[in-house]
Amino acid sequence: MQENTQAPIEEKPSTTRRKREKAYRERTILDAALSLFVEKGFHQTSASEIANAAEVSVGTVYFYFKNKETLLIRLTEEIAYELRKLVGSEFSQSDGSLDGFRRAGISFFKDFCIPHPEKVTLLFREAVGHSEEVEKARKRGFTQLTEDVRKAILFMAENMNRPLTTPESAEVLAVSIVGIYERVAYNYLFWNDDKADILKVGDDAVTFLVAGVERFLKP
Amino acid sequence: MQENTQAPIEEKPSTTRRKREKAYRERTILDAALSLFVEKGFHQTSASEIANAAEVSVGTVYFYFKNKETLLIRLTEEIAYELRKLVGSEFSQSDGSLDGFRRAGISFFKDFCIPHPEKVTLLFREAVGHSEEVEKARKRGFTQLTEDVRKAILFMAENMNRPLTTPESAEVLAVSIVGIYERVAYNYLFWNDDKADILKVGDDAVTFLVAGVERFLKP
Amino acid sequence: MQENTQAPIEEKPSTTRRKREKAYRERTILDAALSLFVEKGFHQTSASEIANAAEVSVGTVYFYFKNKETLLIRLTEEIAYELRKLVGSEFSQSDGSLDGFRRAGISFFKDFCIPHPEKVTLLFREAVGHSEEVEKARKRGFTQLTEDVRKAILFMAENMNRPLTTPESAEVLAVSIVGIYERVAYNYLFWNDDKADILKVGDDAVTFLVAGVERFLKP
Amino acid sequence: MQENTQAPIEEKPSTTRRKREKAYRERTILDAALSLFVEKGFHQTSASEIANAAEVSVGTVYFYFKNKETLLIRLTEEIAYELRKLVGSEFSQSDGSLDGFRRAGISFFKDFCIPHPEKVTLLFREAVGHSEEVEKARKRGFTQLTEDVRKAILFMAENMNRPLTTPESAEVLAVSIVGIYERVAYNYLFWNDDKADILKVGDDAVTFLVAGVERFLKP
DNA sequence: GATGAATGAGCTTTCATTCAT
DNA sequence: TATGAATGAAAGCTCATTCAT
Repeated sequence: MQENTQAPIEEKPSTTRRKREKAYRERTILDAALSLFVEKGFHQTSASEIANAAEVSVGTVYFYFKNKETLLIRLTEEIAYELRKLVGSEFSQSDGSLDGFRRAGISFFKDFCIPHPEKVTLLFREAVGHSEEVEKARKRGFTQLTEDVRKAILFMAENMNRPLTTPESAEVLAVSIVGIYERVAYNYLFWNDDKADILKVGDDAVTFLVAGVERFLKP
Repeated sequence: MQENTQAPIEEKPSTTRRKREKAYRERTILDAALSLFVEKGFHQTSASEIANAAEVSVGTVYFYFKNKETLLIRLTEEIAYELRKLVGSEFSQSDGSLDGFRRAGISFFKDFCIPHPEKVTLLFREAVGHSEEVEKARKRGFTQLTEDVRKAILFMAENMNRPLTTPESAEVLAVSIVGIYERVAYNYLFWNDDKADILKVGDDAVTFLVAGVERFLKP
Repeated sequence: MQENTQAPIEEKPSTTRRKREKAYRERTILDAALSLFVEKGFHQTSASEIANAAEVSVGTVYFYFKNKETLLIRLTEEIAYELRKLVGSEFSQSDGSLDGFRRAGISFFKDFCIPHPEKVTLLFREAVGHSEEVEKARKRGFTQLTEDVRKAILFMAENMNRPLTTPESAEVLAVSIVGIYERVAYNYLFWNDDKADILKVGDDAVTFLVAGVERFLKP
Repeated sequence: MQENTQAPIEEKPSTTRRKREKAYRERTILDAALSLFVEKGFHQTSASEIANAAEVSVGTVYFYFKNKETLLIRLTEEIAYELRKLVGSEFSQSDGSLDGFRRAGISFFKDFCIPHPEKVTLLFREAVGHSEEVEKARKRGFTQLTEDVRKAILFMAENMNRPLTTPESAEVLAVSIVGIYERVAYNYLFWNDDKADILKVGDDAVTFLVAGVERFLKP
């Protein structure tokens, strides 16, 4: 009688294992795809290359992902999400001052660009302009990130008791800030070998943008 | 008597006409390619579609351009050059004040983005991440543009007698500024239908960046 | 009990069947290619014609063979090998006399040219002068064949106790003999419809070359 | 009155010049084609490459020759003719002895292969198996050459008063001899770098074939 | 779930040939 | 005669995707 009342929500252990394995396969394939897309470019990477790199068959790749585009979309979404989480957590730890703002910026370079250059490459280069669907995912990611930044500006303004001169400008500032991060990363990560100074450079960029933001705060 | 001794170097008229026609064909093909690349994407555009749009045969496309990639490179170079020329001429007309700086920025939105959205699309979206060669052309274009901006900052600083606190920072500022322009254009041109306010938005972006630059000038 | 410990290395039956089928497909494609190359010429045969003739898709042709050239190389190698095997086995059955030499020659016409004219065509006509790689394969085949003949000459000389007057001449003799076979076959197989007398003609050719060889044997 | 009675058969000087120039152009184009066909292969050589090498326009090439194939045919015919002339003249200078036979063979190597390897390449490699028409030209050339050799054998036999045991065999002998020359040249000219010894080798080949022929002469 | 052989549409590119000038 | 821009058919080849096993 009570046998099956115990854990009606719990899955059978084998199901759990299956899910775990499934997730693991998916991960392996995504990782292989990320590496290859970044290394050779999306169009130059064939499905069977991904399969090889992931040590599965082509069929398996298509069992887990509808098509190649889906892989790119998934990666784009994942990475955009990761970036938001990082920046967001930095903000949430901040005290709502301009200084918290600084820290979030620095963190982008230190904790995202430096350890995960391949993710930067995918988001800022490989996912650009490939198809409607990919662009949609990219837009979503950037829009949300921008929105986060916008809210952070407003929160900070309120917290400092220095309201924005024109509150509707918060969005442009956010967009600009994202633009700065994007291009600075691109320039100093891909186009300059001198990767050492990205932190120094990032610091200047942050100083620059903080000053820009301040310009929009009432005294 | 001496009339016809004047210009012995001149080509035969027919040669001149040929050259003109050749240049015209090239232009037609480039324009067709630009339209299609922007509308459907580089990879989704086939050589024969370009030929059709330009009202020539496929063979002719390949007679004028080594391959499809070359078309993209040529377009990238042309547009990057145009952009530099525009921004440069704006600067050169300026008085070396922060205000001149403003005007150049505004001009980017008013005289480039609004009248030539397709060029913006190509430079900021379609030319991204397609191949080594295309990327090289894009890098060259951006690097030169950044360099122009950097010099403009230094010139302005000197002219205003307010040297940069850290002169080597001029480059990061330039990179950041280019990043702002890029993303603001992208956001409000492609991702927002509300194209009306790009000027208002551009104005805010310029205000933002000018304040950022000022932060680096000695008082 | 121990019955199934015996053959743990054996493959699954399905794997065996797959391999068999794969080999069969390859064969079908090679055969189709041979027919077409001989009938229309290598350059006049398109990949899709081969596919049609083999009743597979173009993709399948390229799944089995890297490119069209590879097909020609494979055929060249196969046929050259077959020819060597035939001539070789004839020699090995011989008693090391001039007569054994005769028999090998006759066999070339009777057991190779007559039943497989298409193979002769490929080796002597279609595989000539198409590309570096094909030429390499052809050279390899001819060189080995020539080498076989050279050794046969030396073996026979030793066996008959009539050493060569100039042992280093064995190579030229071998080359000459191969040349005779080649051109006689070509002439009377392709250029003369009168295929009936190729055996009579072959007989004369063999008589001719045996006399030539004898000239180089010490009395 | 008498003006035009003078030289009714003679052409106008300008016409003569024209013909000379025309022949010269043709020559230039043929030479360019020969070089390229031999160097890169017939199919790998484009009409415009030939035009470039000949320093004329593509149109001019097509003005002088119906198509690319015609060039190959013309070259094949020319070279085959040249070869016949050389061998023929050697025979005609001979005294109708086996020794004259020897000299003709040696001459092939010394006066044809060594100074004109590119002609050997064209005749024995590039003109093989390209199209019905080219093959016809090649067949014609070889048939005539073979016929020359056949006649030479018969002439010699008669002259030496040692008739052929089987007169109809003269043809096979001729074919065989041509085969020897062909393959020996091919082997030692294209497949062996050691070009120095082609004369030594040629000498052996001639000894070989002379012995072969002798076998068919009544004592 | 996993495999990998098979498909075939579709792409880029070449090049022999023509023809207006 | 000579030119070379223009043509467009045709070829080789790739690769995302499917599906029988």
